[in-house]
Amino acid sequence: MSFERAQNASSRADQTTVRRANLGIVLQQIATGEPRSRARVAAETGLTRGTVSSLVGELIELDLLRESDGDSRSGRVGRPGQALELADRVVAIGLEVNVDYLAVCVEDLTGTVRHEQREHADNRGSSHGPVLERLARMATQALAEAEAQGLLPVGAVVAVPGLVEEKSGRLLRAPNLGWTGISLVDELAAYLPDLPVRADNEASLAALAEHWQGVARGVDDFVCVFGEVGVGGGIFVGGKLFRGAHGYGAELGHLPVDPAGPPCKCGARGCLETFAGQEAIARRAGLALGEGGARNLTDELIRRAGSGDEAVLRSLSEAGRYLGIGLASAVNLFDVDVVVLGGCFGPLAPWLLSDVQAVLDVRVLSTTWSRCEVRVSEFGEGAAVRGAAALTLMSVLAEPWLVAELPALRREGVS
Amino acid sequence: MSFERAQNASSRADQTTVRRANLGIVLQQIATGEPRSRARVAAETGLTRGTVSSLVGELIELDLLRESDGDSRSGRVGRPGQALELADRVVAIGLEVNVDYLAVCVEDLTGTVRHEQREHADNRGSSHGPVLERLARMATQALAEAEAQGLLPVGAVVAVPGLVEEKSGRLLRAPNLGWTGISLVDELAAYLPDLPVRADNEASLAALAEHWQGVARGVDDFVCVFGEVGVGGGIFVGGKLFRGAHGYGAELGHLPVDPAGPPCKCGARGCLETFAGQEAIARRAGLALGEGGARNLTDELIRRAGSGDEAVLRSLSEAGRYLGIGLASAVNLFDVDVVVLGGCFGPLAPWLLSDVQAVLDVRVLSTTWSRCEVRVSEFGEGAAVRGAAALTLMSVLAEPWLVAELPALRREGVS
DNA sequence: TTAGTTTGTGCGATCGCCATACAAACTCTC
DNA sequence: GAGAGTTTGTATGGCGATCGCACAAACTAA
Repeated sequence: MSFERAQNASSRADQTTVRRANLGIVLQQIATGEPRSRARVAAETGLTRGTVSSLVGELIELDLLRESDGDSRSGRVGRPGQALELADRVVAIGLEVNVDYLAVCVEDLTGTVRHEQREHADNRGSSHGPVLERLARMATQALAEAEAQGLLPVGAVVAVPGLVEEKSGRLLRAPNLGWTGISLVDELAAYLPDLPVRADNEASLAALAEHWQGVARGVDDFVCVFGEVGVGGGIFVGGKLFRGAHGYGAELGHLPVDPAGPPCKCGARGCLETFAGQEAIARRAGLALGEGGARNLTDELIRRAGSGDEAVLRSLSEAGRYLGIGLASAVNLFDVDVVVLGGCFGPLAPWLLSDVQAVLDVRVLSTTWSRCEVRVSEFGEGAAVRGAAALTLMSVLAEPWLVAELPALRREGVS
Repeated sequence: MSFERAQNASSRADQTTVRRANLGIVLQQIATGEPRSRARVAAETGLTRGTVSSLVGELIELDLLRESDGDSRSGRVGRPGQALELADRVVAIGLEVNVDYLAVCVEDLTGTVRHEQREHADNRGSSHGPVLERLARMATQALAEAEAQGLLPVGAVVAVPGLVEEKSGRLLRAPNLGWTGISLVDELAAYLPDLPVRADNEASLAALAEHWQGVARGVDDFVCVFGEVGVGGGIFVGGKLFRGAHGYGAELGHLPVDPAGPPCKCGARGCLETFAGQEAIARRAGLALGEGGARNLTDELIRRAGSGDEAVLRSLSEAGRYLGIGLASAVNLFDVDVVVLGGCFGPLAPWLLSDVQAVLDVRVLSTTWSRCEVRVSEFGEGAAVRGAAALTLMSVLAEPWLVAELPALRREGVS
C-alpha cells in the first residue's frame, strides 16, 4: 500500500510536504557519488547546515543513512566533516515470474545483492495458483534469511512478462504464461504479511535495473529492448521510467516495422516481434522450435552463429536491421540518445550490433549533431529481478518518509 | 526569462514553495469547470477555508481571479458563497512564423481571443531578419491595442516549423523556411522590451491548443499529427506536453512506416512524411507542385478529391493507411487513446479518416479493451498561434507567482 | 421571529526553514 | 609548540505558512 508515487495529481502542499521533499533531496544527494559531509550537502542543495543536520538526523533514525566509520582525514584545512553514506540495513525484495524460471533477490540501498535465488520451472501454461505459491515460498525464505541478518525489508515488487494495471496490481494478460486477469499483487501479498507488494512489467523493470546498476547508470534518457520469447521494451525519460498514459506503454514488440511483413499473433502484420523475437529469429533461420525453453534456444542460436551457420547469421542480421527500424521510431519520438540491448539480445549482440547501429545512424534525426549510442546489457536473465528490487529502492531514495509509515512489524527490532 | 517550468530538477523546498504550490492548485481548481466559492475550493483541495481565503486574496491582487458580480442565489441553505472566476485582464501573446504567413493573437486567461491578425507572406527562403521584424511589428501593434484596453500582457511565445532548443530559444533548423541556427528568442525579445519571450515547435503548440480549447479539451493523453508541407507531431501525456529528452521529441514525420519506401530528404527511406505530407500526397497523385503555397495545394487536393479524381483519392487513402501505421507506433509507445488529425489533415479528413481508423483498429494493442479514437481538429491553420498563447496561459495557471515577478512595467498601471 | 446552516475572516498554535552565534576539530605559520 | 585561521556541526530566535477553532455575517426553513 505504501510506495505510491506522490505528487502526480498535485495535491495541496504543507509544511510536511517541505520536510518530505527535503528528506528526499538530501538522501538522493548523498546516494550519488562519494560520501559527503553535512556541510557539503548543504552547499550542494542550498539548504542550511542546520537544516541538513536535522534532516540527516531523521534519515539516520530511519536506517537510511549512517556516518562512515573510516577516518576522514581530508588534508584540507578546517574541521573535517563526518562523511555520510547510505546504510545497508534497508533492503528490498525483487521477485520474478517468467516462462521458464522463478527468481527472487534481496538488495540493499547501496545496490549490493544480499541474497539471490533462481529456480527452473516450466510455467508456460501452468495454473497461476501453485506458481505464485512457490514464488511466495521463495520470498518467505529470503525474508527469513534477511531478518536473521538484521536487515529491514521495506517492500517487494514482482516482475511479470505481461501487462500490469499499475494501481490495482492486477495482471491483465501475460500471453507467454497464458495468464489473464490475475490479482497478482493481492495473491502474493496474502503470503507476505506486512510487506508492501507491487507488480510491474518485466521489461520496464529490466530497464530500471540498467539505470540503477547496469550499462545505463547515470543516463537519464534511454530506450531498452529486451529479446525474450517476444520483444519487450522499457523507456527512461528524464530519469524516470516512462509508463505511458495507463501504464501499458513502451511496447516496442508490436511496433510496425514492415507493413507487408508476416502476420503477428497480435492481429497485425510486420510487428517488430515477428522479425526480432527469439523465436522469430530461430524460425526465420529454419530452426525447429524445440521443447528446451528459452535459454536453450538462445544458446543454440549463439552456437550456430559462432560456427558460421549462414541461415542463422542472415536471420540475425535481418533482426538487427528491423530492431534498428523499430528503435529508430522510439528514439525519434522520445528523443533519447542511448539504446540498450538486453535479454537474449545481450549474448546475441555480436551478430546484431552493427546492423542495429547502421540503421540508427541513418534513421535517427538527431544523428546530425550527436550519434545515438547502442549499449549492450551486462545482466544475463537477471535484469528484471534486479529491477524489481531497484524499484522499491529508488522509491525509498525519492520518498524516504514512506519507510517511517511501514507496518509496525518492520520497526520492532529498532525502537 | 520568467516562465521556466520549475521543479524539474527537484530543488530544495521552502515555505515559499508551499505557498507557490498552493497558489497554483487553487487557481487551477477555479479554472476548471464552473465558478466556485472559497469554501468549495477549500473542500475540494483539502486546504482550510482560511488558507484558501488568503491564497485567493493574493490571486485577486495579481489580477488572476475576480469575484463574479452575478447574483449567487444558489437556493441552498446557509450563507451563499462569493463565486470566484478567472479574471480576463491577464493576456498572452501568441506569434507564428510559417512558410506562407505570419500570425499573432492575444488571448486572455479565460480562453477568449481578444485580438487576432494574420498576414500572408512568402517566407520560404526569405532571410530571417526582415521576417522577424515584420512579425515584431505585428506583435507591437497587438501589444499597444491590448494595453489600450487595459489588458496586462504577461508573455509571448512564437511558434515555428522547426526544432527549437528549449532553454536558449535558438531555432536549430527549420527546413521549410530554410533557416538554421537563429537566435529566435533573443532577436524577437529585442523588439519586445519587458515581455518574456519563448519559442517552440508549431506542432507541439498546436497540440497544446487542442488540449486548451480544441477537440482534445479535457483529454490528458493524446497524440496529434499535423499535415503541413511535411508532417509534424505533438504529444500530450499526463496532461503535459511531451517534449522528449532534449525537447526535440514527438517527430512523427520521420517515423519509418515502410522500410522499402521512397527516399526522404532526411536521408532515410519510407518516412511517414514521404507518404502523408501535403506535398507527398500531391506528388503521389501526380499533381504538379505549383507555386501557390501550402493553402492552395490543400484546396486543390480537396477540390479534386471532391470531384472524384481517382489518383488523388488513391493517394489520400494510402496516406491514411500510412498515417495509421505511424500513429500506431506512437499510440502503442505512449499508450494514449485519442488521436487528433490537424493541419491539412483536418479539411482532408473525410478522405483519410476511415483508413486511419481501420489501421489503428488492427495495430493498436489496447484496442482489445478500448478503441483508439480519432478526432479531427476544428482549428484551421490557427492552431499553432492559439497554442503559442496557450503555453503562456497554462504556465500562469500552473505557476501564478511568476506573474508577480514580471518586469516593473507590467505592474505600473495597477499599484 | 427564531433556529439551523453555510461562508468568510481573525487569532493563536505548530511546524519547518533561515540566519546567527558558538564550540569543536583540524591545518598552517611562526 | 602555540596561536591564527578555517571549516564543521549544533543550538537558538525569528519568520512564514498552514491548521484548528471561534465568531460574525448571510441566507433558508419553519
